[in-house]
Amino acid sequence: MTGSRRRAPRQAEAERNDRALLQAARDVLALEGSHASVAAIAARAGVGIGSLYRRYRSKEELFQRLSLLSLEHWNEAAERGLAAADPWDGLVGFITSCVEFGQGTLAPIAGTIEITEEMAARSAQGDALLATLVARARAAGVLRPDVTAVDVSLLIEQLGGSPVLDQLRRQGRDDLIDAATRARNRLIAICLDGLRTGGAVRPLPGPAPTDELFDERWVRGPS
Amino acid sequence: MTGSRRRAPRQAEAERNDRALLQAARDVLALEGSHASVAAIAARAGVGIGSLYRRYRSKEELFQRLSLLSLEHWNEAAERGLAAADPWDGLVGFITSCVEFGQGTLAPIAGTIEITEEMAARSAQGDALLATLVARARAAGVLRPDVTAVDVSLLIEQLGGSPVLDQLRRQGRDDLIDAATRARNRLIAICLDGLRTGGAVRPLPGPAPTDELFDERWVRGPS
DNA sequence: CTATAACGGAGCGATTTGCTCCGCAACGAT
DNA sequence: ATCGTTGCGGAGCAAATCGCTCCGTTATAG
Repeated sequence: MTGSRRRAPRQAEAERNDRALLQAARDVLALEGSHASVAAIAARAGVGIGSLYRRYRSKEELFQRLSLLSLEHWNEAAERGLAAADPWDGLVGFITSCVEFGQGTLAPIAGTIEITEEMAARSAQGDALLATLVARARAAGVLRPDVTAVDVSLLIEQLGGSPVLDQLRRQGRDDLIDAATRARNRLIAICLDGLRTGGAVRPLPGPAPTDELFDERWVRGPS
Repeated sequence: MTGSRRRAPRQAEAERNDRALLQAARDVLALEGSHASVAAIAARAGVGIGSLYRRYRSKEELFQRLSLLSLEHWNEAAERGLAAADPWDGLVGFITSCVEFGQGTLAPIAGTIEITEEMAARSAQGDALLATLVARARAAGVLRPDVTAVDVSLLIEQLGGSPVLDQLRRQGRDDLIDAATRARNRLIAICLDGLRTGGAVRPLPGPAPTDELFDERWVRGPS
């Protein structure tokens, strides 16, 4: 009591669990949408419900944390993009980083959680960073002049989710996830080519997606 | 009894209700995702639950009908595209028609309903039509040669949903829906430019989206 | 070994779900 | 008007699911 406190016996495990919980929450949100349950999140993290509620006082607090981390990732990606020597590479790096991080998976909980002051601050910061990034690319003449920061923001949100990937995961078709990921990267490349001036088209990455993927869409193909 | 049957007294109302139910189901699915309830669908259609269950034996049957209609729309759009004189215009018309019809809103129920034989047949038919459409555009030299039918199919699915629009509707910000719709049309235009050969970039449609929209994303901007 | 921080998950009350059932209303024929 | 028919709406049911609390158990630093 006077000075020497004990160390937490299982502190390392607690930190690992926290990271697992955050990732599991992202996964389950992408998988089940807005009605992702705390039970599902805890189960996917390989953690008891009790552990979740020791770390976060409520489901909302967990989602707030998730949102904040997402905003911070946005800002870090934007700063990396600004640090890049080439304006176009910087913009592309930012967009792909945000899309791959899965900003879009948070869309279903958008209106359901209260916005903290810290989140609002980070959000404003991110808006400013993106504006700078876009302005720099446009000034360099590599971004088509009629594309605005808002366009880019909406593009990221649109590409952030992946209905095909989500459905494959839901169905447990883990064997096709790599192929679907590569296929989505091609879509991103198409959009990026659409953003360039003069249409300096780069070849799409990787091999064309196979019909295998074709047959696993929301309506399965013929028998 | 022998020959003259009565006419159904309220048959016209029944047909109107059926159309309302189908549209309401699409809306609610976009709005609430996979856990859209029959009660919500009936309420949005301005119809009692009983009427829904007289028309469809179960929730699944309603969703099956919805999927079938969506497949039929796909096929009709593809046929219109093939009927167009210009291969590029035909492809663009098909893609925009499918995206605007909101094929993507059915993604959440993808794995949850059983696929009927009729659905599978229509799906196969749609696959063939799309392949023809893509082949024609590529042969005409207007579609970049590394883009496949699968790419186009995935692109439609990716653009089919609209996280921004859905959230605005959820929050009742009807005043911003027009602006958001126009903004999404710009995204579609960007993707289409990315699909063209040689990058014959067309100016983006309409005025650039305002910051108003910017502030209403999943995390609201600063106060 | 002991003390203690973190663990897992059974179980609670509240809510929501898909669906049935039945009294009522609106129409065409008489 | 009257009657027969058909579709209407929504109260209500059993079952499932939800967020969350509580407490006996387990693992580790000292």
